[in-house]
Amino acid sequence: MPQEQLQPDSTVDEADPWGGVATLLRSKGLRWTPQRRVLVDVLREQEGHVTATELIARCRQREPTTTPSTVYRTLDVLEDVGLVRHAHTPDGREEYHVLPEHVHGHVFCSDCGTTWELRSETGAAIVEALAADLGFVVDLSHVTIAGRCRCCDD
Amino acid sequence: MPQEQLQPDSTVDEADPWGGVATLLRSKGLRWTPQRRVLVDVLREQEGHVTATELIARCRQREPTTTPSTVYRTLDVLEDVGLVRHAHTPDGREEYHVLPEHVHGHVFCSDCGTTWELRSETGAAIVEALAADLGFVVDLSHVTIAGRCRCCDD
DNA sequence: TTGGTTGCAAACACTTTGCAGCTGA
DNA sequence: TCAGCTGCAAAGTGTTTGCAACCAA
Repeated sequence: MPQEQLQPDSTVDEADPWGGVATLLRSKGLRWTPQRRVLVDVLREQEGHVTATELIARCRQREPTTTPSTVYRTLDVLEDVGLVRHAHTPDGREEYHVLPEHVHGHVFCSDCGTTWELRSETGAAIVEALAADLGFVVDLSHVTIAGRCRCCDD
Repeated sequence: MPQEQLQPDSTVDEADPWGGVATLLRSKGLRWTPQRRVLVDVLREQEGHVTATELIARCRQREPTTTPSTVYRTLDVLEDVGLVRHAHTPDGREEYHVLPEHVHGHVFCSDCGTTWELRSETGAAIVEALAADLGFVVDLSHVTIAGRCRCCDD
């Protein structure tokens, strides 16, 4: 992807998008609180996809007083400012993934439960197929496809 | 509706798969009850994809005494015998579709909420792309892709 | 008769919301 | 100070389960 420009204040630094969250939030009149720090710390070392429930659990590990509602609300905020995105797992849970700059889809093995990322060429193939079929503009970040992975299919 | 009949015992007639449900169930030691008939009647004129919640509503239209638990349980049974399959909508609901003989995926417009069926060539393209990428065997019946349809994308 | 089914109500898991009090800027 | 934020508790989804009564075969 083309490098997008560098930020005066309210943009995300691609190198370490989490580095400036505090500033980013503040620049929008939002607050930087201990609870948000916990969640961001968890997300920062996550770098993949997680369900909201998992995030709550991990936050609670670090900070047992963590409340679900706060996590959900903070995730909303982070999604608003573009730091995470949510999709849905095949079993209907909310799944968040970070660094939406490289938007990607997922595949989910219904046998072992592992989630894999779609390579971008594969994603592109899907996007194209759908554009051709129905003139449909795919939101790749919401794509999760179920099936059986190589290991489980033997 | 056409009179039911036919089939040796535990096979589905592809022409009218619903014709022999009663017999099919009985041949497996299961029962054919008024409640199941209601649901099957609803499904029979459905011929597409519906959420469990919608099915419950439609059953209740015909038969106000319909209970959610019965519908869910009957759907389970019908899935066991191969007459319906379930997938998940992008917003996490259970979605059932009938006639799994022609397995297909879905696309969902996150703007207008409409669900469309994937043409089989499109489905095939996706299956192939994933096989090539990750050696993944896609379960097309569980594929639901979100995006914006032609109408909403203008 | 008898085991599959039903309806009800209660339990579920996950998410959202209202509100009074707290707190970062 | 004072909006934004938090924690709690309660409500809300949609789905599942336990159980006694029921009824199709």
